[in-house]
Amino acid sequence: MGRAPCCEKMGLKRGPWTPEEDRILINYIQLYGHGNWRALPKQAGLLRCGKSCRLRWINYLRPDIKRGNFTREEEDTIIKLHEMLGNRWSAIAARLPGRTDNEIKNVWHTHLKKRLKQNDSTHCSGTITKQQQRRRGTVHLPDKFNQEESKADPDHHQSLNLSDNYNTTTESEEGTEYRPISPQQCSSDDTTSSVTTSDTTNNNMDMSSSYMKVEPSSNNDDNEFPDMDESFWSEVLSADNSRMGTDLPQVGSNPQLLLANSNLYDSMDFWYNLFTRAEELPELPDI
DNA sequence: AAAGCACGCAACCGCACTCGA
DNA sequence: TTCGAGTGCGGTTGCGTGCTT
Repeated sequence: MGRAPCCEKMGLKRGPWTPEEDRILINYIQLYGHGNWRALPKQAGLLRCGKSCRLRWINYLRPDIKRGNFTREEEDTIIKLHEMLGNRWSAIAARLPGRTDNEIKNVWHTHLKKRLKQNDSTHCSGTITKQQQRRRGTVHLPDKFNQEESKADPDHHQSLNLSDNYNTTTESEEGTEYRPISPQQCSSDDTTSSVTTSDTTNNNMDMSSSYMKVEPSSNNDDNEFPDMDESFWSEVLSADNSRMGTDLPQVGSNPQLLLANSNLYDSMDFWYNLFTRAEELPELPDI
């Protein structure tokens, strides 16, 4: 069993990922998939090791990642599963759609262990402090990205499309969050904000991007969209197969079409139709 | 106002496992 | 059967952020 050479020795980059690197990785995987993680960075033109790319994709960039706070139910589930399975984070994650083993591990070490301790000693309600609430709310973008990029390009969210795997605000739109679009967003447990789903041409939807604005306090229909699990992409392809025999073009099986229609894939309506009304799939635009 | 501290999260490390040659 | 490449997984670390003193 050979060990992969250290990234640093190979002259590869380490540390936080930039939005540009994210964009390259997403585009590459959308086009070619990730059959070989070791070869991927070289082929994609990334100065990263395959391991780093894999981790970034699995823990952050996958379209089916559910971001935001863990609900009380999710936390309880984790506690129960941890009782049964121990530190088998990947096994626990498999039962929590949209959550990654890394995320669950972090939550366990930062919140749940303490909560259990508290419960053991005082049987208190497990309420969290203001500070904990704040910290649990969002994934924060390292300042060097947040500040430099918004300074350099106020429309960065639109032009790069990837400035936010993180929630950010711009000076001009105080209070507006940008979040990555995924079908999970539609069933997000985040009750402090909601996604505008009404119209794909709505100004709140940046159609050129995988990211959208989130209005702080509009109505949210938690039940409108289904949750997705690990088989997300295979379901995408499977649903795409339902287009066979119709006039609708196949997309998921054709990387060129997939990329060309990526705008459509970013549309809430599209995902909604894909998973709930496959027989009424919207027609894809011609390339 | 500034330094110290605690917290949370993303990313890294290194071992283990699987699979094909 | 052995060996190496590729990947999965759990533990750990580094760093940004905000609170406390």
